[in-house]
Amino acid sequence: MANSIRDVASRAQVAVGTVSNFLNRPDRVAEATRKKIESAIAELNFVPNASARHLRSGSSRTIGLLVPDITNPFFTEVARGAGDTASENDYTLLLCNSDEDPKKEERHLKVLIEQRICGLLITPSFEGLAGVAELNRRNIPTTFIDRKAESPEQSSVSMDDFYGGKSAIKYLASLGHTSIAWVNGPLSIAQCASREDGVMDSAKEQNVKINKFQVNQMRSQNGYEVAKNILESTSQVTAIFCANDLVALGVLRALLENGKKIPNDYALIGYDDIGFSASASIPLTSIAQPAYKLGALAAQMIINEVENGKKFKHEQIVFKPELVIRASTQALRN
Amino acid sequence: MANSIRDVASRAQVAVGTVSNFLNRPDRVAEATRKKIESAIAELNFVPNASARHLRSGSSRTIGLLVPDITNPFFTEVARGAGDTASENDYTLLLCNSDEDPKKEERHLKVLIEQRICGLLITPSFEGLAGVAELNRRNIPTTFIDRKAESPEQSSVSMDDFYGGKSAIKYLASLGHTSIAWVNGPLSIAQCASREDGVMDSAKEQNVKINKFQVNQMRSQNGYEVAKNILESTSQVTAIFCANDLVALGVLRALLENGKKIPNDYALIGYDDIGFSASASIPLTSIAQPAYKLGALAAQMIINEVENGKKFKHEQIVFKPELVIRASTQALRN
DNA sequence: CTGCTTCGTTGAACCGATTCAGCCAACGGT
DNA sequence: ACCGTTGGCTGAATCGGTTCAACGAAGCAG
Repeated sequence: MANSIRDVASRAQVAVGTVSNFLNRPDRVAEATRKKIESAIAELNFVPNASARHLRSGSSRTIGLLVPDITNPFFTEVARGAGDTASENDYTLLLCNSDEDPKKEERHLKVLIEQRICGLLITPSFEGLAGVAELNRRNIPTTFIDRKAESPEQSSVSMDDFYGGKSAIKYLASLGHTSIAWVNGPLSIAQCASREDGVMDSAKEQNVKINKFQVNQMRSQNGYEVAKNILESTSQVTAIFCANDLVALGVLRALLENGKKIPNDYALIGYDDIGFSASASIPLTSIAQPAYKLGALAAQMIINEVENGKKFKHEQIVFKPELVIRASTQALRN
Repeated sequence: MANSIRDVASRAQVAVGTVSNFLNRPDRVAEATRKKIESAIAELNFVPNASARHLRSGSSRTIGLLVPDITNPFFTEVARGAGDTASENDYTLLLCNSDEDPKKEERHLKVLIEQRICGLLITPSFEGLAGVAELNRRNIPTTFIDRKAESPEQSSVSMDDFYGGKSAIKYLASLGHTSIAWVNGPLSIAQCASREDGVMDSAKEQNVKINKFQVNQMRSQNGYEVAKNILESTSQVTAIFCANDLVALGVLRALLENGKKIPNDYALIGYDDIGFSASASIPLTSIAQPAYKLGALAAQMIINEVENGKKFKHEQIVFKPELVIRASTQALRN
């Protein structure tokens, strides 16, 4: 049932080396021989064994992708992008989800090392990951996604979060809003910190007042809960900017339940522009991040690095996010 | 850098076979020897090579999961369930997304065969998949997810779609609705067909009138578009049942844009109970499917089959979906 | 003291590919 | 006729684990 290259060779009356050449460098095989091998493969239903190939050749053509939350549509899109690019280049993508749990993350990293992945794509969810250091020690190329690499020795594909935070506030200010609630996630997440810097920077420029709120996890339920605080807060904000769409959707639900009108009573902006935001009952204005492109590009970069070895030069690519205006925001009316 | 079992053996002053035993059957190794090997492994930073292991042992401890749409939160949950169970049992999950594209599906199947996966979990999106037949020919255990296996020779973990369709209509009838719009996907999808059977069966029982509508893809945008037809239709329906939550969310958006009140003007029910439904601006009543559990159980079943070989008996497990009542439905008032 | 287990260990063979030095024709140039 | 090149092919060695027959030592019964 499981045929080997030797079965093919004997059936086609050629040497095993020739079959291997046919598989990997068909141009070195004469036309007649090629045909014999082709039909032998077809008759035997032969499919090469990836393990054997990897073992001998040393390179696994497998790249790992480790995301913190597969449930978040943003990462789903990243995975699609990386997966498609990997497929197109005949690489296999091994997708791992850590559920924001450091233990699971470490475990996945260990499995990835066992699999001898030739490259890793990762969106680290915490600082100082022991596992990533381990990868480094083993010289496994690593590219950060949605997080800028600190050292010029590492590649990354990330977003300009400072700019994103800034442009949301700038836009709200242009609509006449002067008192804005800013709902952020943990500052330990690099993206959140940068967005906050952008928010505060723009607030100063535009002479706008910011009211900070905080959620522990960036999920819908947390947004729903924090909305109460916003409603009860003494300062009368007229706009709300959330650090991610899931949180914004939670806030939206809470506001509507309290009889508020969006965008009349509150302008609302999210971040990420996940698919559900466009089709939310009040389509959400958001800061769009090209998640698919992020994944696709990161995969392409790691493949380049794997194939070009030392002469590859590391890059830190930073995209500018884009404001997408929908129904959840409008000019302030007095 | 890449240390082998032989390096460990020489460092620990034992034979390679002993190191292998330590790795796989530690109980057969004496305490003193165990310690020597342990420290040798730690000093050398040794991690076994999965390819070599698979090659020799013949079994890959890798199971493939092929889903039609990684973008759908339902499948994301299935993947989480399967992934967690695989991890717990020291298996590796190889997640592939076909994007409902038969070509991608075939390509992924080929890669999975190259990887010599020991088992496959799949939600087929079309009939008569050539690739799956190929898997069968190679005796690779296959378990269907969310789709009942036809033959008793195959395992499946699926949902009772007939019951699901039926219970939605029954519930709406109990609220007093007598004219209901039913928005279904393509009947070529087995799940859609069964749900429709349930709908029609219950309609007869409850003496309710069903107005059929159809979408080509079960995505939000399609629901949004079909809603216009519902609004323009001459028959005055008071409730709408959609074949999945994404479609229902699209319908919801369209209705609200047209000034309709939910649930006052229309009761609305979805299917799947994805996370976004609970936090939609009008939380959606839905037919809940335990996606995580589906994935976890399917993984467990395939692992059992792999480990117990011939004496394993195939099962077709069918869960009953559950009605989850939220704000999008209420009793009809005249 | 002998024979029989049991326990722990050994190391060569093997899994199925790739690699590479080496071989044989065929061909062209002189 | 001879030599150098080139294109195509060969097959043994190899990658890093697992497997398994065989072996020595220790323990125990008679």
